[in-house]
Amino acid sequence: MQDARFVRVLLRRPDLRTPFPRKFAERLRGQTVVRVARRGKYLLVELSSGDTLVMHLGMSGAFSVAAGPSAERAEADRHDHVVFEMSPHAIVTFNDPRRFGFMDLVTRKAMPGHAALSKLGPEPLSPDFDAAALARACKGRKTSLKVALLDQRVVAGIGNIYASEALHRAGLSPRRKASTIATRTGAPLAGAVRLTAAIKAVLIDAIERGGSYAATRGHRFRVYEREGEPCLTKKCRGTIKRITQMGRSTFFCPTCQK
DNA sequence: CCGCGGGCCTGAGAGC
DNA sequence: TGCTCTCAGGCCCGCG
Repeated sequence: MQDARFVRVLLRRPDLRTPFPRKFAERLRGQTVVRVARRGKYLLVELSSGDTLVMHLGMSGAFSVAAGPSAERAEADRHDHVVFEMSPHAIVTFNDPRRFGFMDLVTRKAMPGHAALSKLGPEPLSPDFDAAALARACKGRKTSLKVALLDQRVVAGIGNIYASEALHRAGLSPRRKASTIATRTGAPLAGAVRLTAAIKAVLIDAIERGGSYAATRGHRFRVYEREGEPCLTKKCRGTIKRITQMGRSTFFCPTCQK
């Protein structure tokens, strides 16, 4: 991807969740890719111009890459909203049926103050994210542990599946108040230590299995989408339950998650 | 500041 | 077959 050049950018509609910025295609054309990075759920492509292409897949967004010139490309799907024609020959297509994804071009100057990016919590797999950091972020929070994990300011990048998965792995109930894993002084309790380790383990596991949601579809999660099925924790005879928290499904085992 | 509800979109599947 | 309903991996906005 490094040194790849944007030859042509095709927008097949004016917006995703938000409108594309003015002159989006023009500003990309001719730029080369300096670096590809990620922050939380945001994809960042640094360009030779100094701008950063900031992208989010939302719920249903996906990229596909095809080698070869565009002329050889098959008929576009109705949800293929953006096509990047790269040099050397590669066609990168963004498909997103629900259009909850978005793309933006941010200048070097505007990057530090970016509304969404600047509020993100620590990267879960970085050393910055430890039990003390999690405890601090949960301190004083009246909301549930599950909802706290979905808050990208607490820790960046956890979604609805892995919030449930991590809590099961840590043996913590999603219904617990987030503040109960931190002491009043902010020192981490055993729960924070276990949850931090569980989050890291769940993510590493997912990445090793192929990373994406699509790639994990075939494998059985520990609790996600397993309502009514037996708990997989050793020696636990519990049954997975599904509840709704803040309008979103949570799966957990009431027997081994306290 | 926090917590919560609604809205944004389309598609898949269940039930009638 | 077709309608209606619910649910889906995320985030933003406005309210209290």
